[in-house]
Amino acid sequence: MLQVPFIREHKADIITRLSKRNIDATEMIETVLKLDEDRRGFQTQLDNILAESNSISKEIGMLFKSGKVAEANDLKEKTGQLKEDSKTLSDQLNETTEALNQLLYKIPNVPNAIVPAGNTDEDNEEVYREGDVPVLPEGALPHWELAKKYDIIDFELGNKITGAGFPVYKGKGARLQRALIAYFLDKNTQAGYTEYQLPHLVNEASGFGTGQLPDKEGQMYHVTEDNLYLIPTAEVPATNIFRDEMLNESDLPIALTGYTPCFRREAGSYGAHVRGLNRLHQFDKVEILRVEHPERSYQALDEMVEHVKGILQELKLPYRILRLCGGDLGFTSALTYDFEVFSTAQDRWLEISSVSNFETFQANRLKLRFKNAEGKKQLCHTLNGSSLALPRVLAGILENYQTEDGINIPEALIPYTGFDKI
RNA sequence: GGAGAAAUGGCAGAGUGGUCGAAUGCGGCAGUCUUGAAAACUGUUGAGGGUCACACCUCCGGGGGUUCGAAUCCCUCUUUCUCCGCCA
Repeated sequence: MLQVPFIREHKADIITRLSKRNIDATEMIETVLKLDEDRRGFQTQLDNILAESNSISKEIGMLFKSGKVAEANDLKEKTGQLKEDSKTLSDQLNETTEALNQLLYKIPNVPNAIVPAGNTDEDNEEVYREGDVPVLPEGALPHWELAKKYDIIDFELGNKITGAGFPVYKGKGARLQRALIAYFLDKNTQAGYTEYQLPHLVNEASGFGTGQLPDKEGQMYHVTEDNLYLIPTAEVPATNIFRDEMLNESDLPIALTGYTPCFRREAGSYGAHVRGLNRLHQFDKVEILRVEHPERSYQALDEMVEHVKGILQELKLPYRILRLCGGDLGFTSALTYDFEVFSTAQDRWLEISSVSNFETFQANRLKLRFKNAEGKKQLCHTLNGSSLALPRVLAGILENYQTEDGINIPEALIPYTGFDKI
């Protein structure tokens, strides 16, 4: 969420930049400022009343001590009205604060100046493209056909055990999954990211900390018995490591990586777009996350983009990088780069990574701060990205590396798979 | 799952109704001493709101209550520890 003082000082600029998301925030911003003013007014009044009753209480204590019981009892009478007033005011204060917060939760992050205007993914700006699209043999198959042909992923079995969107990986398919996870984690730790193993279920406070709650509750599987949620991405447990933390400037930057399965309910879409591995309820992902000094965060974003590029180049997959337009930008992000790998057999691009700078948007909600050189408290910047999401990378490998007599394994992965062909 | 104990500042740990935002120790920071460092000594050191700055308000695991007044009493939730049971 945005910080109120920031809104107060940059009102016009914020409205202009939010318009890139195709929203007119004028009214929301004005209401925020009004509610904040009310809030402070109630707070001041309440403080004054509390100050008065505190001093009366002290006086009563003194009178009792010196044996002046009658005078003390007289004073007690006076507190009745104060109590009533403070009750009324604290109710008003709570209501106003609540209304203010509810509104703040609804305002998305302010896009960075270089975010292109636009409504849909059509308007995203391609900033980079690399890798040759292979010329596939006659009769090249989409990955779900390949999965069946070589018996490495069984979608029907997943249906039987759980339901649609929970594939079962078998034999070399399972091994390839494991190889990819190990390979990604190795690449990340070599680049300085500390490896973490994180919980796959999180509590309400964590869901709230990263913004899945209260609004996007439906995206997560909810274990009602214990009021826990299955994570939709490692971002949730990883970012919540830092909830309510006060770091030292020397702790920054922090870089970590973790592999987790991800669980998404995402109802809605049907057909070719959700076919095979394209969209699942459970999938594997290796995530990278950074906590940065505000002055360094965009440099960090570039480093993360370069890092993901390096992995895709080593896997020799054709990919492109998009700078997301305002309309496609995630709620919490100020600037996002999406990586897409080309699915030759499907003749379409598949998103495999999304790298974002959230600036202080998450940190404000999380209360993630550091003490700067002058000893002042300042919000950190947070960033994260996938490196990488497994199913679509797998789809890309299967489709782009298929030959008439089997699927080749990218050279970089062979030490991890122990075989070079499926 | 059953029985019991506990939750206080960066950490350890006092505090059972008023002058307690909280003793003391450790740690941190600044200074004295020293060629420098260590030791010793002196001072300083929680968070949030509010103010030009003060004042002032809130916070002793979370929530609610009793009282003129709560870290302290009551209810409730959560977490941790010990013992028993179960278990990879």
